[in-house]
Amino acid sequence: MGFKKRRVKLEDIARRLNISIATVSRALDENPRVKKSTQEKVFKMAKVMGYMPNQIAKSLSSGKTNIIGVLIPRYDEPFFIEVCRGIDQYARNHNYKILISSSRNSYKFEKENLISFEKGLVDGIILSPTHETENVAHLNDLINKGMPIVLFDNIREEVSGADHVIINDEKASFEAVEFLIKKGNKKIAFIGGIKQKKVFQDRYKGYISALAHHNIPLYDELVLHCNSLDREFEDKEILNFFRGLNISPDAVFACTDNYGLLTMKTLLKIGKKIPDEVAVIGFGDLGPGEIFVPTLTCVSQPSFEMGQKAAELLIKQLNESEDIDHIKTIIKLETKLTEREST
Amino acid sequence: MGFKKRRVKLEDIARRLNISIATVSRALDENPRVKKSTQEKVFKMAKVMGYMPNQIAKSLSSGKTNIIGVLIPRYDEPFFIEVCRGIDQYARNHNYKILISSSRNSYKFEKENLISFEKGLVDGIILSPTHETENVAHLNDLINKGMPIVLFDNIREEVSGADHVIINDEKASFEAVEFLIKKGNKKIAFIGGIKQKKVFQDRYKGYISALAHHNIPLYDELVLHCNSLDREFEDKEILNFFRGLNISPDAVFACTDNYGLLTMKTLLKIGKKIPDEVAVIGFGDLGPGEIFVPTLTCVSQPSFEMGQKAAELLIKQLNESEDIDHIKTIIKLETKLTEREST
DNA sequence: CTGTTAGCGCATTCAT
DNA sequence: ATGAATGCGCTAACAG
Repeated sequence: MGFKKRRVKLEDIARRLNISIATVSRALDENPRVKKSTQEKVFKMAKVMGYMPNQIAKSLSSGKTNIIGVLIPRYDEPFFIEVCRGIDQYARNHNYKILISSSRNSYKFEKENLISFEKGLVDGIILSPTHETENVAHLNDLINKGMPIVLFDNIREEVSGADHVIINDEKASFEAVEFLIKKGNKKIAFIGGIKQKKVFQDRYKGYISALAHHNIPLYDELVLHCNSLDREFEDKEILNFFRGLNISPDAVFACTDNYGLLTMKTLLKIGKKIPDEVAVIGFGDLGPGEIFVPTLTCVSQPSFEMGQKAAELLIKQLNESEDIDHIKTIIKLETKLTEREST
Repeated sequence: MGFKKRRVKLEDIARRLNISIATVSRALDENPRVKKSTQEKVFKMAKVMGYMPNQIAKSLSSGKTNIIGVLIPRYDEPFFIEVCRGIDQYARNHNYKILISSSRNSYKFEKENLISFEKGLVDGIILSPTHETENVAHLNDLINKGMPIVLFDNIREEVSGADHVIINDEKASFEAVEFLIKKGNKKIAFIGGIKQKKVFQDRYKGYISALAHHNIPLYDELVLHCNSLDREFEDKEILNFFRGLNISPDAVFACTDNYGLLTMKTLLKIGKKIPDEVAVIGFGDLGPGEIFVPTLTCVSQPSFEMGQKAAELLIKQLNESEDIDHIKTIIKLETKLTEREST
């Protein structure tokens, strides 16, 4: 499509060679049932005539598009881009393309996008639910209609019938905070994201339990749940938070790399030395943390691998027999703490 | 597709209502030629039965997919992601979806991806050529076959028949360097990217001519063309560059934000004060520069807008009559210098 | 080994 | 206002 001029099709080749369309189709498919010499003739003619198969017609006929739909909450979050890269790599190696859409942090758009996927453009879907996504009826609907789905990252409610790729956010946070505690810190601040988001809830739990486990007091004042969905405001939110504190933290556990960086920036601005006066840990490990001065210690999340695994699970589903019920798989990937200069 | 279970189709609705497929089709299209009451019956039944149109069948029949193919050199470059966001926004508002692929900085993959687009999945293509793309025969081929194409960013050779969205790299660089000169700097270093890339060539030209125009000597030693395509190595390349210098620069013009940040990091590491001892300017203005301490002065490139404009031009082409020759459009967007703490 | 035929699901032209 | 028939380009079942 998108071709204003008439395209060469199987029929044209068939007519020129005085053979049937079916034979041409088979020949191009390298079907062993067609004579070698015919196959060669066909290939040569196809090349001469500049034949290019019509993917749409193929899809309609075969019932599959070889496209994976990917739905992420936003583009401007390196984590999601990394996951997409992982998906893309695996998909490409298995003859699939990916169609990425953004739900722009909105449940409404998430549903809209899924409907658009449901129209048959994609063979399956990889999805990271938005923070607004409270129930999963829309996903169950799709699954019941036979659409293979893999979820990753922010799964508030398990969806039976969909595979999941996740990390143990609570454990990762626990370890990060424990690391700070073992370094001798006692007034540890927490910078989280929107409360509705499962991953942030879990990271908060990990923080709480690490403190409790080590008998370190929890100061409500030292806890911030950023509400901004916008880069611009996060900045101010964090600055105001630190400016308003009565207790001076000796360490900060931030729930994303970006929060970690903004924290460092703010601390430097108000004259703190990192890590001497305040240690900082981020979450993600997505590049920028390595450039900052000082470099940011953080929980390394295997983003790229999450994508690969998600794609692997989805493609496995796509190859499953139609009438066997899918057995749900949950892959939990390991995180690790990457120590750099900020601690 | 991707639906293992049987889907409801027009025929099913038709049968249930004892009317023809054509009428159902027209009704759902809100064609005024069908009786209001019939239309309502059809809509109701479609809803009850959970009808979802098959996009593939529609595309085959209509000859258009309403998908725009986007081909960028790499995903992990915020600039390209910003452009994609811009494309996506405009496209979405005009009922198009986008299919993003990466050529991974390779001419070979660029061609492969274009072939995959040519198979009819997309109505048109927005492309940023790789640094390896020396000639544009493959693009001319596609255009001759009737595929609408819009190029952006790195256009080494003009392609007649394709629209272009660019900035004036040379002018932007000239102004940035001139800015440094007017601040009194005389030993200005240049950190560029791979020499084969047109945008870097142009930014180098701007640098050269600003120096010449103001009678500032050009020290070859102060010029670095980074060869790394990999984030990991850029770091070392820049560190080694500054460590090896005999002349101590009082300013640095970096061709990307990332180079600018790495430059600042390196300078801080070797004990320089920014901007007092060395001023630094980056190019792009894509976020991280605002977080770093000090924040990075840079040439602001309208990335998002580039995407919007590219999509606008493409969709305009898609709506052009088939037999009128396309008149090539070149949109040159304005850049501006955003002054921050590093200068 | 090759040809004929019948779909895939929808849009559309031509009748009525 | 509605229906019947044809085509979009390709695949696959069946026949020979």
